[in-house]
Amino acid sequence: MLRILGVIGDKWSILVVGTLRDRTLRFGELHRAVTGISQRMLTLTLRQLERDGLLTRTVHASVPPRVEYTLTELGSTLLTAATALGDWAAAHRNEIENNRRHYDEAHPPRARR
Amino acid sequence: MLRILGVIGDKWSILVVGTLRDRTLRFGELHRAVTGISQRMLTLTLRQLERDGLLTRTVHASVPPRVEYTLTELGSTLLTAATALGDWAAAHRNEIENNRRHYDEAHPPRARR
DNA sequence: CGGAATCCCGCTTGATACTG
DNA sequence: CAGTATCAAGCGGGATTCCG
Repeated sequence: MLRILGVIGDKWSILVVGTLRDRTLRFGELHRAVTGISQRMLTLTLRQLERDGLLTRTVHASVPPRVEYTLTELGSTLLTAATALGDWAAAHRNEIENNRRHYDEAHPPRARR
Repeated sequence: MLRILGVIGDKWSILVVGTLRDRTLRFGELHRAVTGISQRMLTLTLRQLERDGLLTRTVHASVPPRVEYTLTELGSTLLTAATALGDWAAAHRNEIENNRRHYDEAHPPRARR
């Protein structure tokens, strides 16, 4: 079970899958769309997702090379399930941030003695 | 958003929350219930969850000390959302493992040259 | 353009020992 | 029992370079 949920344990995976929600994208487009991801991590993430069958990788033999990534049916179903968590996060964002503030006020960092 | 989803990005968090689904547990009980977690990580995880308001920490002044952890209402709602993902993982577990096998067969590890 | 390979630093985590 | 403190190690991941 953990091996499966590892799919989403990696934060980049959900972001990449989410970015491909309703359109096929090239490597470079994904790189620009998913802000903050390095080329290395994008490559590794895409390999994982392809291996799991969540997306397909299509190479068009041309110059310059053109590689497109498209969400599979399976990938779409994951997105549906993950959306529940995304909605939860959005709905409780303020509440959680308030909780953190209160906690931090009540539990100040240990002072130097 | 990422700061919020970080709640579940840490694999121990979901396991701990899930373990507290329907019962209050003491530190030691959690330690035994969540197999593989170190004392250190359990402590850190519990602090995070408490800070976010997903569970409450109750100290009973007695000898020996007795500290109980209980899921909050907020924690329960997270569990509900997370369950959607858990169900997805369970439902597609075989499919994904098949995909991985096929991928690994088609993409053997690079041989030494 | 889309990667693969290498180097390497830092953060996370485990192991261990100590304490209220 | 339920932690905290400390240290060392492993590896995740960024930066860089090179290739088809």
